Amino acid sequence: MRGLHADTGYLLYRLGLRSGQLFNAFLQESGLRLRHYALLRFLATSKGALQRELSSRLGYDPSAIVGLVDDLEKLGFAERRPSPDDRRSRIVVLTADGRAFLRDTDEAGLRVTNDLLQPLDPAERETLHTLLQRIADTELNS
Amino acid sequence: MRGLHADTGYLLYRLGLRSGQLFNAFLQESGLRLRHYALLRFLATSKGALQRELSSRLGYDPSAIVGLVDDLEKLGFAERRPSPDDRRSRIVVLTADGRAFLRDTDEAGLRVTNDLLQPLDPAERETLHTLLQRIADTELNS
DNA sequence: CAACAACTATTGACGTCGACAATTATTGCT
DNA sequence: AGCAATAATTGTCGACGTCAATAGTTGTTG
Repeated sequence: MRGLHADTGYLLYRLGLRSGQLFNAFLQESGLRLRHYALLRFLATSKGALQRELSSRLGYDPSAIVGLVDDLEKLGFAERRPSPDDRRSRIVVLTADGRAFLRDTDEAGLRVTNDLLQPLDPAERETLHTLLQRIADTELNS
Repeated sequence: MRGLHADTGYLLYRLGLRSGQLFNAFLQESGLRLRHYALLRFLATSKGALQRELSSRLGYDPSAIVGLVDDLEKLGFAERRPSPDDRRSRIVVLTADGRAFLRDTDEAGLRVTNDLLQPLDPAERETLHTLLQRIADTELNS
């Protein structure tokens, strides 16, 4: 009978949980959660996105996006702007404060990942990242 | 500004979620969830375990173990037996039905992981597994 | 051009999950 | 004998994922 850790899929599941825990611990003092942080990071690369784009790219349900953007607006890290083309849509953009927050926490975020990958040397980390990226590219079609 | 997928920790988080989703989808028809399956798989390698062992090895809270074992008992896949040494403890063992269930679903479980790792060739899968295993060994101290 | 299908954001409901405190029964310590 | 520590259990709370339903808007097409 195969053991649990013989299964790469299960390992991914377990380490994914652990990674999320570490991220949330680091974000705790800022009052955000991993989901907010992911959304901010995505906005930082996109110059504004429709909520439905955020939903499909981040993999969260549209109804979840609503609350996340609400929270970020309250903190002044993001804004909803009306779309000129389509009055149904709102365009979510990063504010200057949001960008500053990302800049200030960037280093701490890197430390979380470094912590997790501690047992691997730099070349191995690169390899791991490349392999995961390949899976993510086809699996999350991003 | 770094993109989302520039961060290995975040990639792990996302792919871990995806892996869990795939596992749960495969388990749906059996009425179990990933947590039950993990517990069963662990029992299959252990010849009986105290619930507190299950808790520490699987990383679930002791209070979560209670419900999981309840469910598995209802399905006849596991049993609680009194511990001869310590009347506080119960020893959880796999039943014949539980073992049969694992045997019947083993192939489907492998297919889930194969599905996820599709973009990687066999050598790459082996590399990925080894790297993840190294992280898991130090991070989940198992 | 009027009716209808499709889409965007939003709200609400429901079950699951993870983390924690509290309780009961039992054991170990001293 | 008394008290701290432990195993299992129950209950609670917030976060989370999924799904259904709605309002407002756009696109289509008969």
